[in-house]
Amino acid sequence: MDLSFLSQTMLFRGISPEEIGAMSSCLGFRTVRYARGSVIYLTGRTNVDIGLVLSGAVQVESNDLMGVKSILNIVEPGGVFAEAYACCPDEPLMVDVVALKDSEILFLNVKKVFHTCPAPCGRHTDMIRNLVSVCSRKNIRLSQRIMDTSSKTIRGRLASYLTREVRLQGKNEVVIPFDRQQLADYLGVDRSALSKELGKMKRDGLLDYRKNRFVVLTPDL
Amino acid sequence: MDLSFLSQTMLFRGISPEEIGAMSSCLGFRTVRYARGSVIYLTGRTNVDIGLVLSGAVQVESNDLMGVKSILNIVEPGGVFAEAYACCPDEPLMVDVVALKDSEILFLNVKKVFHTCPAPCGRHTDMIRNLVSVCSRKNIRLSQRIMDTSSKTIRGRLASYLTREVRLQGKNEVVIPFDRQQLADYLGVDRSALSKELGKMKRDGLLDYRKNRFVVLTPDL
DNA sequence: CACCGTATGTTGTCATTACCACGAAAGGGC
DNA sequence: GCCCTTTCGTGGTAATGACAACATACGGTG
Repeated sequence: MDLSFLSQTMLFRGISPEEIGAMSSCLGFRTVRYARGSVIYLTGRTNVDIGLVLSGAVQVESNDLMGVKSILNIVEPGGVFAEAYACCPDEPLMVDVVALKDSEILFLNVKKVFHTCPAPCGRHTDMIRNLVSVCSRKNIRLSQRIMDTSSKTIRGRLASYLTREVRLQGKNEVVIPFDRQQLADYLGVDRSALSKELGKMKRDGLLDYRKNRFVVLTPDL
Repeated sequence: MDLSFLSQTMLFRGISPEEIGAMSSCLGFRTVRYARGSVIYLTGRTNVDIGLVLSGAVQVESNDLMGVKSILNIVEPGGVFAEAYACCPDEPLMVDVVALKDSEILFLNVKKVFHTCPAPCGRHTDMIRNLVSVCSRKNIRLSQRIMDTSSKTIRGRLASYLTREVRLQGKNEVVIPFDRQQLADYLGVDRSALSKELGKMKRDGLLDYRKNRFVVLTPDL
């Protein structure tokens, strides 16, 4: 296990590789490999462990009864998933987690993280603090997505999303981490309808774009 | 200050009133009264404190550039708000918080919560643990709302929301905490369109309802 | 009871968008 | 270069829901 990689993740931030090594036994580290496409967690499961992506990538998705899929999150190496459910043992998992690529996952038992044991592994409190950070950040992301999809028009949703990106990146020109289909999924609209609306907005002189590089021409769309 | 009330809140769960009293100085308790309608936090603020509603009620809302408001959360006594932003000092507040009624708010500085000091006030770790619980639960709520609004039809959104409520409450008959307007806001649809669709679903024999009491007649709508 | 305000259901019109199908453009890999 | 796959834009059609305006029902108050 690459402890120096771990110590650079959000969850272990501020904890040295040596300290992580010392904690590994009392945290009950468990590493599992998953082939691309295989299911890591299935809706309905309870008592899940926190998952930390060591390599590969996983996707958190909600699969409707009618088979309609909506992607809630894609987690890359260093990121964690299912931490909220792991912390709320009474809430059954409402999402599926699948491996997007061949992946290696480190599982951590929350109870063991919470149970601060005396002496040598004295960094539990730091981990819990880090857990708060991770949860909070995810919280803000989720709120942002809700705001970005609260408008009833595609244009409004784009405006909400793009203006924030402009403010965040501090330039009129922003590079977004989505292709069209992913952007459409994120905003909860149809891809072709999105393309159409983008074309209109370009014609209206509101913005310009090429691929995933956007230039916002009016401050507030 | 009513310490026994505090000790029943999620944030102070497991901490006795006496212990809370002992911590109050090192946590930097700060109580502020707000008149109904007054603004507690405004978009853009940074370095906010966690807010805990002692009495009254507050509303967390996102105010669009075009003046479109969307309600993200209503917090009742015992509940907390802005905890995610408080834990992510670098993220500027993207929402407004206003008092729905005359309210009394207890503010807690996150840095002081995080800074575990030695000896007498030894319950910091418990508070941080509680903070994780609170964040996690809010996290799950937000995810659920995203899933409930991911369908493109009103019927699909209702199905998503109601089937979960049925599963949670364990009966076909569920009482929801919303009136029609609030349900429409939650699902991100127009109220009259919602009424229309509910009528259709009743005619289709999928469900029955009176006011905020719903009976789901088919397992999966 | 008459009055008021609020909550809810109904109707009809129109804008928006989902959906389907297609073609153009843009990468890889050989 | 050529094929193959993926991504992206366009056009047309039908469905859906937003919006406005009104009707009805309910609860409280004088």
